[in-house]
Amino acid sequence: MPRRPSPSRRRAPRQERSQATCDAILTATARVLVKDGYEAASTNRIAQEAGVSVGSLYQYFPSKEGLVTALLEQHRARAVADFEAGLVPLAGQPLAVAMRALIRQVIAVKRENPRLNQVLHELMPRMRERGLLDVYSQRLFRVVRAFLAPRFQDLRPQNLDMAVFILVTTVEALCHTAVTERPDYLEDESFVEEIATLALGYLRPEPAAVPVRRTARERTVRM
Amino acid sequence: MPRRPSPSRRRAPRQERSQATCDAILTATARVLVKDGYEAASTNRIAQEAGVSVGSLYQYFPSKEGLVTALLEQHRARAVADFEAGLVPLAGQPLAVAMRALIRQVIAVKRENPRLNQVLHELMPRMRERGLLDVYSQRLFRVVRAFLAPRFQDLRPQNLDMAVFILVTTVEALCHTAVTERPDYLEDESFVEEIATLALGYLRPEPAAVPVRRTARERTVRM
Amino acid sequence: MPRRPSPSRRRAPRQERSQATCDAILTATARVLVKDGYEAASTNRIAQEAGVSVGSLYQYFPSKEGLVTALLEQHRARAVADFEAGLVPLAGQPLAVAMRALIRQVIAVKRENPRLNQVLHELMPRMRERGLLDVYSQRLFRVVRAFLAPRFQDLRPQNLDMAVFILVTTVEALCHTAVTERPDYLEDESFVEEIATLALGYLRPEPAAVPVRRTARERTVRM
Amino acid sequence: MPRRPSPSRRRAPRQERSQATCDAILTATARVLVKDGYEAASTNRIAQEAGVSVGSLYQYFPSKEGLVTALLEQHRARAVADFEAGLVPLAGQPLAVAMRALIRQVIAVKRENPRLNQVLHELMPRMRERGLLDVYSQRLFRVVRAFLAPRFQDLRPQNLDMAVFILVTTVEALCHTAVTERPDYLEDESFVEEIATLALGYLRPEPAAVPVRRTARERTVRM
DNA sequence: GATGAATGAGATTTCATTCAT
DNA sequence: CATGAATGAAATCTCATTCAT
Repeated sequence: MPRRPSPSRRRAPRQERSQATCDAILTATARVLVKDGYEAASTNRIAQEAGVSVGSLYQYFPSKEGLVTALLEQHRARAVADFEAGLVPLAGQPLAVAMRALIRQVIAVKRENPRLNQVLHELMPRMRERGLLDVYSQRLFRVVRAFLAPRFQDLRPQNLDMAVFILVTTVEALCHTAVTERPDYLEDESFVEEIATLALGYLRPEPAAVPVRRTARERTVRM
Repeated sequence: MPRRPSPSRRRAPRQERSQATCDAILTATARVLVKDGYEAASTNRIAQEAGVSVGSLYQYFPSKEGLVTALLEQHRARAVADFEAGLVPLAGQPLAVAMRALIRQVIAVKRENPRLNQVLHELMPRMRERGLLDVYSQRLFRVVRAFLAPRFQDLRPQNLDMAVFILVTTVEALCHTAVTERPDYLEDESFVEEIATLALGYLRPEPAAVPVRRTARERTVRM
Repeated sequence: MPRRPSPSRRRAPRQERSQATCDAILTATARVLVKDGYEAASTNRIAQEAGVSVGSLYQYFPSKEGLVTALLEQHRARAVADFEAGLVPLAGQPLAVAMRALIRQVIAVKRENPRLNQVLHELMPRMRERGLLDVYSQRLFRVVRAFLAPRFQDLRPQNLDMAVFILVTTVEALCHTAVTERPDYLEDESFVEEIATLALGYLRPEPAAVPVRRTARERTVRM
Repeated sequence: MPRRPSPSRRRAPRQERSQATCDAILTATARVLVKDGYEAASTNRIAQEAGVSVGSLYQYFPSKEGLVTALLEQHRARAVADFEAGLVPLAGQPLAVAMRALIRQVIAVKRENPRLNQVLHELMPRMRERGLLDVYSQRLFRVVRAFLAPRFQDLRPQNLDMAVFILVTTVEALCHTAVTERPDYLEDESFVEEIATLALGYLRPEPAAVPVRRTARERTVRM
């Protein structure tokens, strides 16, 4: 089932050989991007790394930008799909359990190929300007929304959309920033715990924002 | 007091006129960056916009990257300084009050010149790779840490550094992402309230993830 | 009767199907040439337009240039043949009648597919450089020469070859240039009349260009 | 007095050095065009021939096409100016005298650098498509029109514009085609005479298309 | 110091042509 | 014969940077 043409694709590979070439180019792009970064990654270099000629590259991708967008799309698509898949078995779980599982999954994904994640993450705004690729962000948003919606009446926030925005943005940012700035946190189980606390505290019905003095006996911080 | 030379500066302007030229160039850089983006911003274009020759530009800045880094540093330096200044009158305030004030300030800064903030934000990783500019992140971190430290014994988190990392990252990400993706939230007072709830809920000693009775009949909200 | 191979042909199509393919390619070439111009017309594009693969194109034509030359030859061959055919019934006609008929025919041909005529016309010098295709110019020349020769003793010019050159060049240029620059003239019957006057005035025995008083009493025509 | 920017110019040279560079590039373009033709003439090759870098070329000309157009414009401007200058002393002359002088001048110009004339001539349609350069054709037209207008009442044609179109097109085509196909004619004084006869015969008041007796013996030349 | 003309390596992209399937 | 994926030389053009004036 060949993909249909898009701003990031030129010709859909029809034969096996083409598909292989196409894949090789995308893989090579990831490698070169990781090694050299976006600016320094030239299409000739990528083609060479893929073991094909530049001509072949331009047969399947309309431009350097298109090529990178295609990779980014592939990446995002997988990420979102994985996330969705990860959500399925959590449907019946308590929120606290599900939340921890999801955070662990996000961290796992980020750790898989941190450098590539990094580079692609930085590329996103550029691609977004071209008007591409928000599909995946939206889909992620919808998935989380669907997950939260049935439980929402029992939770504190009033505005479901805003709550989803806040949760998705927060968890994503924490995991992502940790990769770059505090890789040690990624190994630290308490990091997951803290993010979970943050998210669950935000959702739970008790008034959260009121600074309350502890009393002497009020020691129990159970989470 | 002329700045000392750095990887982002070539020579320190000694005379007033030089300082003016230097500023003109930085201002022009910001304008061009906003208008054309980083890639399309050429040094010739910037020099023209600043009303000086390329030669002059290279008298003060060693390279395009240095120029942009200088702008970024200036920007970050101001942002951190402003933040620090904003913190001073909040020293004695309850956390809930201070938190809301700080969130409002962060949003205010982001809204001032969203496009420039955006562009510079995207440039940060690139500059970070050159090993520059983490000074300001660190300083911001220390400032927040110093603000939180005295109250920390009364708060839930055990790891002060991690808590600071989480708070700074979260608030920054939410405000920043809102600029791009949900500018409507920036006008919405409840957005501030939600962020405050998120942050304060994270800090307060109460158990956060514990099922709470809602009614007498023990309607458990599973989280 | 298959054509023999030439610098513009690779192999002679033997079967009907081949002939059809060959024609389809030539037709497609004309279409693409008209639509995109010579530079922008790529062989892949032409093959696609013809509904065949590039490979097939190169089976019949040795190169892009060969392909275009073949089209040009076909075109010129037809034009000259048509012209020749048009001349036959004019054999016995008075020169003035024949001339007008011929001019009308030339205009008619040019108007048929002005854009294609235009493009091919511009391509001629390029092809001429490769030493091809003068055959048709020469043949046209001979045809006109043969038409004029029997009446030449009654006409003014002394040098038949030069007269033919002048007539052919003039009529061709006027009709061709009119297509591009003054298409309105093509609809204008007086345009035909003027060209006829030009040509016939050139041929007729009366001294035309002598700005000399003919007789003492003659009304001097200052030219 | 620097030229103002146009589709064929990028930056106006302000210093002497620039002007020299600019001229060198145009001269080199002519040389390379003559040697290699338009297609084969690469901008790198031209820059090299001019003894400057490609960068300099693109500082003054926005594209290969712009460069060639600039050369073409320069060439046409000179040709038209020369033609105009040549016309001045002919103002009071009888038409027949002026016509011969003008034809000789056109031929002289064409012979000067036949190959360059050839190449530029072939390039004209391409440039015309970009909407450039008809200024000179129009100016030539107006000049000839102005020359003919005062005498027009004594001449045969009714439509001055059409007459000018016909004369200009015819003379230009004959001279031009002769360069390529019959260079021997350019040396032949009778060729000038024939063109003059053609043109003057077209203009003179006598009915041209009427059968005229040649001798007393009544050998009617039917035209 | 200031100027801006000059540099030229190098990036992206095209397209005529080949040849394995 | 047909196909169309693959090739890769080469073309156009940009832009950070230098340096003579």
